[in-house]
Amino acid sequence: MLMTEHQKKFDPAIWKAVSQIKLGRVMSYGEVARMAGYPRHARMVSLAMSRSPTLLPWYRVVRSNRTLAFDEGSAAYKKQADLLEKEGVKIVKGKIIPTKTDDDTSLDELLWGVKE
DNA sequence: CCCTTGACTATCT
DNA sequence: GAGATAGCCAAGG
Repeated sequence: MLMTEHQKKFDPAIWKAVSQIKLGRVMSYGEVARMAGYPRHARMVSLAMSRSPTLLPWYRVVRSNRTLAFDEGSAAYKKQADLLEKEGVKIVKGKIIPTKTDDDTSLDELLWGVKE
């Protein structure tokens, strides 16, 4: 793959971290940065995403508050939301609903406030 | 080298 | 919960 010098420097670790996000789960830019060995480089991750290969599951990377990084209504937002929901990630009012793999709260409880 | 930008984040009103 | 503010740091003009 063709890449510039600066990409050689930081992109591989970031791409690797993103590719390791489990299906149906999401990770924030800051978390990806930390996992890649670059704490406080959330913005660099976003830059890396913008020029990442299309095969990378970039759509599993969201903001720290679990909202998508694009403006709601934008084409990019819709595409990401669609890809995520295709993996079973629920999005309500622009916010990602934590799944059972993220914590111990059941989906029913989150959606309907029902406890078993 | 200085300044602006940005798919970011944490904190305070 | 919505704005404003201040850190953050590489990239590009």
